[in-house]
Amino acid sequence: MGLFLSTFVNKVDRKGRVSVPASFRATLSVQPFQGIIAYRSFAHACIEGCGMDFMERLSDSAQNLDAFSPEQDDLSALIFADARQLAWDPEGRILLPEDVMAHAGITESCAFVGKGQTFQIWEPESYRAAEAEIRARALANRPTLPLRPKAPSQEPR
Amino acid sequence: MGLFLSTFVNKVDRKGRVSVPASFRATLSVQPFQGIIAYRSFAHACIEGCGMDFMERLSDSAQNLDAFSPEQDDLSALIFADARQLAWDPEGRILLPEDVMAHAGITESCAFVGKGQTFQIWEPESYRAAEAEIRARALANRPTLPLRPKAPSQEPR
DNA sequence: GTCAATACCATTGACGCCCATGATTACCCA
DNA sequence: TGGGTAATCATGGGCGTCAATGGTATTGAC
Repeated sequence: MGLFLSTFVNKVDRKGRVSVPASFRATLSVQPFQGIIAYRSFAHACIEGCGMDFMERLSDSAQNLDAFSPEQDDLSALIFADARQLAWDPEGRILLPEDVMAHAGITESCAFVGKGQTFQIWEPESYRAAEAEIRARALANRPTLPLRPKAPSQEPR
Repeated sequence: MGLFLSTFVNKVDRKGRVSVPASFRATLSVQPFQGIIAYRSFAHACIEGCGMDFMERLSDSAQNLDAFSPEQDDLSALIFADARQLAWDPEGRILLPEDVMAHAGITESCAFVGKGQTFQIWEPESYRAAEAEIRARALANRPTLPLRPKAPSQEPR
């Protein structure tokens, strides 16, 4: 189906293992690497997650920046240098590294939050708070999104 | 047929299951995912419903925003993070999650309200009230909709 | 040898699938 | 045109399966 949707809260066991939601695994199942890519968010206290395909798209996009520009440098450090490939075990669980859990404040459970093309991993309470804030903002200032026209069924010539 | 039209009130059984109206299922039948996508409206006490194709359009549209922009963040949280994929069973029923029912105040029955490309799910009494309000507004201030010219029917040569 | 990572197994609880029933609608044929 | 019949749809309940979770064993690295 291709999108990461919904939010799932799963438990982290004593070893630091956590089940990746089955629907997320299904989304990633088309990919060669059987696991997720995770890096620490530089905007929130959470972990960014995605598939390898999205990493490659990021890499392609980053090429639009100058090869040796400071922006490109920073982006690489923030994302590519920090990204870990977390393969899941036969039961669909990944092992969350220590520093990653610490960055998000995760202890005994975590929330997988779908963001469409990507997803995030939060400490459940932190996410609840962040979401409430966003909803409050949305009520005050209703967000809009200009819908792109439906993709034509026949390809352009 | 391709559009969600009319309003249907169906019962919610003890397990939280409810039949998706047959005509809505027919509209969605062309899609790969056999079910609906539902997320809590951030403007009304109701549930927004659509097909996976509409979600993908939203995702495409959101990509026009910057990958790391705050707007993209908020919108994703409100929609993608809250969207649930509700597959229907062989009888055409979906299982309404607890918090979703709570958000709309749904208990023993719910109204499927066609909105064209999408639809909404309401607690029947709440919808009756909301509809009355909308009609009252329309009387006071007649809405307009500039019609787009009919799309040419000839296929591309 | 110790520790950590990973594979293997076992449990349970939610959810999906199956069958049955009733009611309404659409259809067919006299 | 009316009656009868078949099909579709909404609804209710029982049961099996799979995902999530916890624990144990095995393997490999330092």
